[in-house]
Amino acid sequence: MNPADATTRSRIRDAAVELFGREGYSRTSIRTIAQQAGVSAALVIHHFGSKESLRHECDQHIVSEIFGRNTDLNAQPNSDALAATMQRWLADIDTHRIALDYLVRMLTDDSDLGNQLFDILVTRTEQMIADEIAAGRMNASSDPRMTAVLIASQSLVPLLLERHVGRALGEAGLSEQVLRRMTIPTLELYTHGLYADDTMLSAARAALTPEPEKNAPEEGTNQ
Amino acid sequence: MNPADATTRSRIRDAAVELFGREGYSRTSIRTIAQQAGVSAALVIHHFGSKESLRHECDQHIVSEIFGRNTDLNAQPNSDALAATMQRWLADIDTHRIALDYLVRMLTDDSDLGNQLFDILVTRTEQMIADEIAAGRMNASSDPRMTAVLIASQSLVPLLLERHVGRALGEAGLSEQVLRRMTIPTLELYTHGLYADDTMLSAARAALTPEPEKNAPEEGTNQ
DNA sequence: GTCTATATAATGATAGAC
DNA sequence: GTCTATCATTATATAGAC
Repeated sequence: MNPADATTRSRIRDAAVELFGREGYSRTSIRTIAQQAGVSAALVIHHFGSKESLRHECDQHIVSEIFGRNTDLNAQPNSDALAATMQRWLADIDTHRIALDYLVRMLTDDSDLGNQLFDILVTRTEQMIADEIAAGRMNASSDPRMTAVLIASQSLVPLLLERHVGRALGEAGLSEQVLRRMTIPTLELYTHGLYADDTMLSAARAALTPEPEKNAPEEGTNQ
Repeated sequence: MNPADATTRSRIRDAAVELFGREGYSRTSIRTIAQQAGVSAALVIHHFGSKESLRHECDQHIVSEIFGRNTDLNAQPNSDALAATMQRWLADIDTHRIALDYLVRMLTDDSDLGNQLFDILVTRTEQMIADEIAAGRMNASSDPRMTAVLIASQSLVPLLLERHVGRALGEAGLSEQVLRRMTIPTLELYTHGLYADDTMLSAARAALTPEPEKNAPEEGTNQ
């Protein structure tokens, strides 16, 4: 696993992961990757065929770091792995910055595997919330799917806006310190909400209900 | 304002805004911009000097669409304009998709004006929350700055993850319908929170407090 | 202001020696 | 497996005619 004794092929791939993640795919040239890996540009092509194939192998490498060798995301049995890995990576962000940067690119640039990762995250979040609701630890929602999408999306915010979040707090990026400082306010929001009463929610419900009919209030709703 | 009778210069800029926003800066060539504007590549350079200058002018154009002619963001008197414009653009997303896509690129690709926009959004959010707390309509937070960063960031999520959010709900992007469907679950979260009780929050507070001294509980805290 | 033609540099990819 | 040398393409940018 040490960069020095890795195979040349994996050294090239690691260099690509780092540069694609940090600079983006189109801004990274094969020559730069070769230089970072300490080889010639021709050898990069020799091993991977094309820049696009190299990219796909980088995608799969990151996915396999999340899910282990079982790379077929459609037949993924334990979608827990994604959330668990992300939590583990964030907990030691300096060590895993490269993988996290690459993950952001997968979600940002249009990538098949990135799409599948997001879908898995949403599905897993939806299951988790349903379990927690059943156990009485979370509040029910009027639209569980959408709530899962929102929670999953919001969990990615620190990553996607890393640079801005850090800067807005006077730091240069998403340090461990910033993440720690984020914990309590996040839980405060998720525990007591932002609004002090139901005014906004009730108003929105009234505005979005086509006919204010005299039905009984909906069941299973976050009231 | 009609694309047909606009000046050539502004037609080129509009073409660049659209392509930079949709494809990204580095994936867009001057030739493509010229083609879209119906001119030669040389004319693009003639008008703007370089691709990078063109980009900067696109940035400023979007900023001026938000704030009006007062383009100096540091001396911006009414930072309300940003939140208001974003709300207006989102309300009629099909009309403003191009500007919104470009805005996402400004926040995603490293851009000075994008940084300033995010900082303004956070500052404005912080003021707004403080006002609402004073009026008794929002809950106080133990870390107002961080809470503002979180709320501001989360308001950008639908834009940043547009493609994923749409797909996870069975649509192709961020339609008006998806945005409408998002309203109630978002307000539910912001009104009642996700967690049914204080277990997680209390646990986190206990874990992050260095010394569990017998002080009085902190003041001004979301309890 | 607008074009064609071109300079110059960088890129992805190939050929072939070792 | 690895390199050097090179090709073919594309990129940004310039020169100069109209």
